[in-house]
Amino acid sequence: MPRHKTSDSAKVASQTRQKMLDSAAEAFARQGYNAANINRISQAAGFAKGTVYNYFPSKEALLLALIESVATDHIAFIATAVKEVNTPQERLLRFFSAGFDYVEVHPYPMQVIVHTLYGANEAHKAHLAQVYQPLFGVMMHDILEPGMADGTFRQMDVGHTATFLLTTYLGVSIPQDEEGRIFFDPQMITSLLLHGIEKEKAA
Amino acid sequence: MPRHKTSDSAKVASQTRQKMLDSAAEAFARQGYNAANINRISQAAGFAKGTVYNYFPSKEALLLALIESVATDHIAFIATAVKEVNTPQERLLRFFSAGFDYVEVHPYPMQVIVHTLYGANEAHKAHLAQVYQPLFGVMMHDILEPGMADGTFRQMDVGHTATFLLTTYLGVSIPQDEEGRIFFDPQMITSLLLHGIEKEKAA
Amino acid sequence: MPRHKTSDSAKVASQTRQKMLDSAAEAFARQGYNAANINRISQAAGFAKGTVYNYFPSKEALLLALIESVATDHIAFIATAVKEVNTPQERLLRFFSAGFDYVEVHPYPMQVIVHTLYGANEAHKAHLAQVYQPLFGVMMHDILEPGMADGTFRQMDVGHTATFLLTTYLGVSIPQDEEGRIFFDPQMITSLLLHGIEKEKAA
Amino acid sequence: MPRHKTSDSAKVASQTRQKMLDSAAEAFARQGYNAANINRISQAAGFAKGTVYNYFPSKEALLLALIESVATDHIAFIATAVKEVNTPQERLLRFFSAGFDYVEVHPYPMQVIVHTLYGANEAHKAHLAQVYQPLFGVMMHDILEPGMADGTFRQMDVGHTATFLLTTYLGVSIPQDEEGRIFFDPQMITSLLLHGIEKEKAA
DNA sequence: CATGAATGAGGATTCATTCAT
DNA sequence: TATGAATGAATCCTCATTCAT
Repeated sequence: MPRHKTSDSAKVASQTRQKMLDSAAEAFARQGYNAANINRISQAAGFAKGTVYNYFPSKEALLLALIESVATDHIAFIATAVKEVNTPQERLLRFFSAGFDYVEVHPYPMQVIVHTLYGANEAHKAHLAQVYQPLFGVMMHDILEPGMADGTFRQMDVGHTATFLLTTYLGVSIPQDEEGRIFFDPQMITSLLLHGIEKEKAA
Repeated sequence: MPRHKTSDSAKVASQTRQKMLDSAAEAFARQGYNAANINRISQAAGFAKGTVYNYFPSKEALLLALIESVATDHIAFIATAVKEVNTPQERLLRFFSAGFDYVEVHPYPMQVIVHTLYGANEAHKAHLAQVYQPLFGVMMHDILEPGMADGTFRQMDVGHTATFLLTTYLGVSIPQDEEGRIFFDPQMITSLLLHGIEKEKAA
Repeated sequence: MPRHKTSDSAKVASQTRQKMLDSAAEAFARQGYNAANINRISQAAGFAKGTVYNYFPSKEALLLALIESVATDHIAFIATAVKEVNTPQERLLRFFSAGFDYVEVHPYPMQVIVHTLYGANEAHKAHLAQVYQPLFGVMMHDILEPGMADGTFRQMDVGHTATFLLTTYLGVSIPQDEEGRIFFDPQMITSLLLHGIEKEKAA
Repeated sequence: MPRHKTSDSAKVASQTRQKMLDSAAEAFARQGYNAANINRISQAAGFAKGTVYNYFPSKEALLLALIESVATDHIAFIATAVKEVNTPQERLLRFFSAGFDYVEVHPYPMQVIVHTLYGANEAHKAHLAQVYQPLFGVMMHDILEPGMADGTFRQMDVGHTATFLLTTYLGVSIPQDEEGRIFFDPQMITSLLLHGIEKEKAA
């Protein structure tokens, strides 16, 4: 069907690119960026070793594209879930429970995010920080600020607190059992973060 | 006097070994384990390329020895500080403030610890978990259990909570400014963890 | 009218082929044969990567075709100019002045010729020698032999002298300023070659 | 003999470096810079493929070091020969005869020089021009200027003429038979350049 | 113990070429 | 005829490791 040629080849190219990203996510997650082999990534995606270079100009560009792709999807998923509920506490719980869900469904991409965030490469970290900026916005403007405005939360430095909570989210997402289930329970984490660990005085 | 000679050379060897560890810490911290160059580590320590192999059988052994050395020092420093005070809350604060102090004084070794903990290499992570086991003991037995026993803390799963708190400690230790100062304040973190972010209800 | 269609498409094909040759000349001149990229040549000519293969079976065939095309044009230009004058000295001057003009008007093709002549590839050099054979004929039969016959030139080995003069022509054509103008003046070169550098003894 | 250790290893290193340069000269001469394989160069020198990198940081650095090494030797050889005689004509003859001798004794290095001079890489050419600058000095200050001062040579632009003569030297050095003998005779070339090709008028 | 020359496996990248559309 | 996705050989370079001195 020649009249479909253009859209077909565009679709094929897009699928190939996605396969490369998926393959890269698994390799970078399992072996780390440096130890992963870009030729094997291409072959694991079902292509010859050079094909990855038809889509990404370098190994580093592949990583950065992966990070960007993951961030977009990840942030949209959490933001959507958060906005389905209205109170700040519910939203915080949603943030963690949707966040944990995302990690469990997409373990490889998220491991890459964590390796990058806590790794040594400053350029990679800078890119990560840039593409994840909107998630800070969700935490600050959709959760913390409304909670402080309606008196649900204490008065806190919004930026620091958001950073702390996102750091905590990623930190607690990492420890997983063999099936990829997260060690922590979002309810427990949310409860800890909402109430602290101190016993309430004379409630 | 051969026995002085012996102890002298032992001392020299020990100093050489320590220089190698220090140099390795900086290199692994700045560039990551894979990207770091073992020949340059040896030269940065003031020795020729091959000398590192007189002290460590392989690059990996050098990393594991570094991790072990750091863990021993790090744990002792925090444990000593924690035991200088008595109430669980004070001890938790001490844990974070001493812990932050340690990170600020030893940024390179701590970056190596974080890279390893959040990195892809399972063998390295297993070794890290093993040598850091005593720090879990401090958190569980010297802080959480006494706090739950005397009614200061809520009843919680000690293992999960300890893991969460240690994870949080490491997570918040990473973001540093250019001078190596930690972004978070131990008081703020401790307060958040003790009281949560929720406003106290009608105390 | 199918026969118009045919001739139209033949013209288009011929234009496409020439565009490829022009693009190849620039690329080979600027980067050398090995470093030049055949896909980029095709794209610089205004076509997609693969199109060059509809006109030339290989990168090497493209180079050889370019050399042949340049030689034909180059030799015709010089031969025509030479034959417009009659004395051997005038013809030698014409050879150099027309030769220099050609180099200035076609800098890329001529750089490819020089790269090939002084390069390492024996097959390319053999092809170059073959297609440039007629230019030796011009120098030998239209300039040197008449000059020796009429007593204008000394008696010399015609083949060696022709080789020397052609070598000199190409050698002095190469040093160019940024605008592509040749460093040497054809009058000066011709004068040097005619009279030598020695002061005439008591004329 | 341990007391010779240092000087021995220095000598070995220097020999290895020279072997690499010799091997590189042959490879670059036979195949050209781009087509030559640096791993094979190392192996042809009698070492494993990586050893070349213990002496030269890159393929390009190897080429530049080779050019520099050749230039130093080449210039010294010609300058010494030139200064053994005194008249400008004898010196010019010496320049060409010694120059041709050098090319015949060192064909590979000289082919590399010619490939570089007439090749496409501007950085390589710039380096070549720099390290060959002293040879211009020999031609200008030891041959042409004395010859013009004592009336042996015509008054000419020294720089242009020196460039022309050096260009001619290199140009005529290239055509060689199978045994590496130069096609031209230095006497003939010198005679041509001294007297030109025109018959002396009424000598 | 210290040295540093030598090794060679491993990996990122380029690019001429093929071919289905 | 034009296209451009796919291929895989080829090559530069890095670096952990060995070992003779």
